[in-house]
Amino acid sequence: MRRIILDAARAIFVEQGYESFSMRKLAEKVECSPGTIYLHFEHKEELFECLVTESFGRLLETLSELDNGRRCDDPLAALREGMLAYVEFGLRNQSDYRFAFMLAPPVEKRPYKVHGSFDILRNMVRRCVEEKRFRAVDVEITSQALWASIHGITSLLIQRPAFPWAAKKKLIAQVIHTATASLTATPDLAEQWERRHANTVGR
Amino acid sequence: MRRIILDAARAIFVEQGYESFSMRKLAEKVECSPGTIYLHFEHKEELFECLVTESFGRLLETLSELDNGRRCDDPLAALREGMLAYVEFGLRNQSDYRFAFMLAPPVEKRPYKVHGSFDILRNMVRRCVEEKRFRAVDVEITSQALWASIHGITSLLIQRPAFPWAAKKKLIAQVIHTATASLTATPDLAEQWERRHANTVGR
Amino acid sequence: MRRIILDAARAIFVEQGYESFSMRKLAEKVECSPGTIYLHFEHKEELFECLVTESFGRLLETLSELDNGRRCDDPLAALREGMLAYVEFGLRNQSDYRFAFMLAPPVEKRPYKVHGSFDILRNMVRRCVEEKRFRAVDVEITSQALWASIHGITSLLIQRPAFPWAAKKKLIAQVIHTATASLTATPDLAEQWERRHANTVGR
Amino acid sequence: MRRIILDAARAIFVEQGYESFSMRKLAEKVECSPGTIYLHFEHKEELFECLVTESFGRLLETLSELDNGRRCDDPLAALREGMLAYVEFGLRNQSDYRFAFMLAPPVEKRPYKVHGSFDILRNMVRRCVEEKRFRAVDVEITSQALWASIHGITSLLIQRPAFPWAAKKKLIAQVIHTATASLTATPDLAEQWERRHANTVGR
DNA sequence: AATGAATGAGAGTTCATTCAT
DNA sequence: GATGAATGAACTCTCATTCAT
Repeated sequence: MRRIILDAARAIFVEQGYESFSMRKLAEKVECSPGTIYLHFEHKEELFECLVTESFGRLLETLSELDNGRRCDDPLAALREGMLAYVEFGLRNQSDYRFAFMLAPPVEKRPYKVHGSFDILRNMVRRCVEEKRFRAVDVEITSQALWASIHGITSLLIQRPAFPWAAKKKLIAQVIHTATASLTATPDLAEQWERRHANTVGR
Repeated sequence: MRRIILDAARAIFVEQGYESFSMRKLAEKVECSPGTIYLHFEHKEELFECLVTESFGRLLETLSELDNGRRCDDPLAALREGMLAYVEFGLRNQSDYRFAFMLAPPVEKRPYKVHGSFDILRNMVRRCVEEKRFRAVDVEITSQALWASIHGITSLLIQRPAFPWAAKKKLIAQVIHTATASLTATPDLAEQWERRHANTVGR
Repeated sequence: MRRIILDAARAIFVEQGYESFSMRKLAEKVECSPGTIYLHFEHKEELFECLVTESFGRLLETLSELDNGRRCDDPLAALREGMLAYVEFGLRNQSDYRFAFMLAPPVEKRPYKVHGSFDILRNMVRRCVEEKRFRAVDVEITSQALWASIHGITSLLIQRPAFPWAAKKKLIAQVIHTATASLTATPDLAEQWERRHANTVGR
Repeated sequence: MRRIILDAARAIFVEQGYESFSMRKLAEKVECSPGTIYLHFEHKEELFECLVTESFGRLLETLSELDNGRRCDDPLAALREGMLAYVEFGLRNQSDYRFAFMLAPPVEKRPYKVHGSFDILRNMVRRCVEEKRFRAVDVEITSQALWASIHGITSLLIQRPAFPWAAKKKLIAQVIHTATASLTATPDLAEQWERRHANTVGR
């Protein structure tokens, strides 16, 4: 019911862009009358919000699974994996990512629940600091800066598929690496740490 | 003529948002009949393209001034200043930036001339490598990665004004710094360089 | 069942106005499905007709109580009280009155049973003539004229609540008085009558 | 342009009732596209208001012509003629009268310019008092009461054409007469006045 | 170079009503 | 006796666009 409509809606948004989405087209795609949609969603907006929430939810789920699975590892490695997962999620679920972060809601009504996903990122950063893998950086600013980096590469890759991108994997890896590299404790320490845990880290 | 129309269009976008732009409203703002606009632009789309091109042009101008002027001859400083200029341009001319990089072209019709601005960025990166301020990194990948970072922070700040951002200046600075810091030649060298040019750098 | 629906319908009319009534809203108010209503009423129209009939019924009841009760045996006083009751009924039950007399039936389908109420009015007038409280006026015309007066004040007060009406009670009283005053037998007689019955009239 | 639309609109309102009027039907009747109407009227409401204003205007015109033409006559005769003119206007221009006084505006937004016409009525009443044709009655209340009477008969005749009305002319005359008769100065005086002016009064 | 009137399609939304369950 | 899901037509209104003048 709702499911079918939501999926069709998402498809239209993806295929035709936010602009040219219309309840009418949706109804046509679902093969029902326009009125029917209004049995399940009050407005266009509610429908849209549903999709956004859903997309945030999926990202959050992906990230928190990762977060839970990895509790004991090197926090820096965990962070980097988290960032990678974020980018990969975005590229694999472009419609979700678009909904969550790239579709300009006419006016940003409420501060969307970016927070969930962002909280995970911040926790990862905090652990890096607490466990001395990072210098004593400002956790909040650092988290936001890291978010910016991975959002940047994700959104550009999604939005400019025709741009002559370098090898995407390398590119993503480099973004993640450089964004975090300079935050680490003195190289010696970092390397020591790495050496020390070399056998533990599963990667 | 065209000028007036374009400016009015841009103003509408800024004031009322992209969504609620319409040729009718544009005509009203210009104080002419809707038909008149069609004497100067074939479609709505042509008008849009004009705006986008213009936006790219402005950004390009800003950046190349910076590049040509070589206001500082440390290439790394130049790069960082360029990145900062990019972000600031985006924040100051949000409608331009939206047009250039954030509005999803339903199908990316022609690979917009992102290239101009990007070329300058790449030049700056290349200089950093040539003049040994950077390690021997891959210029292309590095440039793209840097672009990702600054696009990330720019677009997020534009699109999520309600998010509880940390001090914006610091945040931007941190993004730029961390994105470039780990690319520098061995710290010793970098510091030497800096010390050596300490009196030259005008800033 | 029907009762509940009818009451809810009436309530909606009173609260939201005739225009914005809809079967859907009715169903919502009754807390049943729209379909349910159709078990009790064939169409919207049937429902309306029910309401109208009911309204007439209530008015009729009010008036005939007054007529039968003959609470005062001066027929003129009875008439005036009847007229007052009519106006007051209209003002108290505006939705009923609207239904009964003010909603333009697109085509006046059946000559609504205005007759009931009007008959009572005519009876009252006839008694006034028979008992010499009125001159030998034409009963039919007079009744209709009186009806016009009280309908006039009732409907205006309902429909133009924003008009700067004088003290409503006085106004109504004046309408009723002047409409009947000039019909009375020679003033002397009238006054005599009044004097004679002064102690009888309970009011 | 506007004229054509307004006329068509009025026709629809009259033929099909207020309820079932729609911009679509209007466009169809005018043989133009729905959009065209919006070139001339902003909303449905504006159109409606135009019609109402127009109707008030016509009534006012009719009444004030009468008022101007008669300045020197017996003020009571003038008043009665004015009232008659009012009723006749209503019956002859039923659509105007409906618009002006009987169509329930969804919510009575502003106190419609009933005032114009009402002012004339009040002036007539005042003159009756000033020139001793009426007893020293309250001008405001009296005017309102008289308005009620003539509105009553007018609206009933319009809205209940199927009712078995008595001879309409007589009925109207009786309403007007009885509504004013009891307000006159002592019969003797009134008769004297009439006798005195017998030759002047053109009726 | 410019306009004003027009258009036809389409927007979001609500309606009275039906009918299998 | 009642429901919930559905429908198709209708609603008001806005749009990009055209074209005779």
